Amino acid sequence: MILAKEFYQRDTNTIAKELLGCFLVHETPTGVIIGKIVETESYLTDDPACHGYNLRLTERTKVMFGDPGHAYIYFTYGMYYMFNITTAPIGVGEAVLIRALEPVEGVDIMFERRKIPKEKKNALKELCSGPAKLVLALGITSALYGHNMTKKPLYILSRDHFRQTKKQENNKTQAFEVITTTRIGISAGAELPLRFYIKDNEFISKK
DNA sequence: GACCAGATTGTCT
DNA sequence: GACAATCTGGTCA
Repeated sequence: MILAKEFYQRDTNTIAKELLGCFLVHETPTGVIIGKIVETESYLTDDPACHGYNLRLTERTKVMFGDPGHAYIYFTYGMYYMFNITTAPIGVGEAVLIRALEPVEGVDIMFERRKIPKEKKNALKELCSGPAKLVLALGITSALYGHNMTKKPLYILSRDHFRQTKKQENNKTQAFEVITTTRIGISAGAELPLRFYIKDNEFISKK
């Protein structure tokens, strides 16, 4: 089932942790693409690395201060987009950054979008092992800025969504340990333990 | 495997 | 005018 609005109306760190193992779905004209979330980061309102820090309300950050459960997509380094989901009540600028996915469905489309030859060693692991990569692989663009994450074409399915349809082997991947550590690629607030990922998962961006 | 520079543009000071 | 929640491809070992 699609995660409801209520899911996002809670503590940001709780949401970041519970998003691990859930499925990010993008229904595109060329096909449905699904990836399991294996790595996230929290960005809090009292955190200097957060764009919503110190009530910095601008054209770019305004969705962060709006309703929770919406897509906050923004551009950085001159060529990459990052995909976040807003959390916290109206007026509080917090979000969860999706850092890595494990490809589940629409893998062919991902390869095409990322322009990686399938024969390449570890090609599957490279598809979504980083925030900029997964945005490319899923075909997410700035057009989805502010999109409501409880609605099509972009939404998130609960952890148990595939439990009944897939085989027993999935049981192995359902139980997992969450590792908490420091974030990546930032200078301010770099020491805060706000990054979460699934232990021993091969698809995270970095060990 | 580890380290480093380059790409390239929106956003804020 | 400086910087950025990154990735890739290069070098050197």
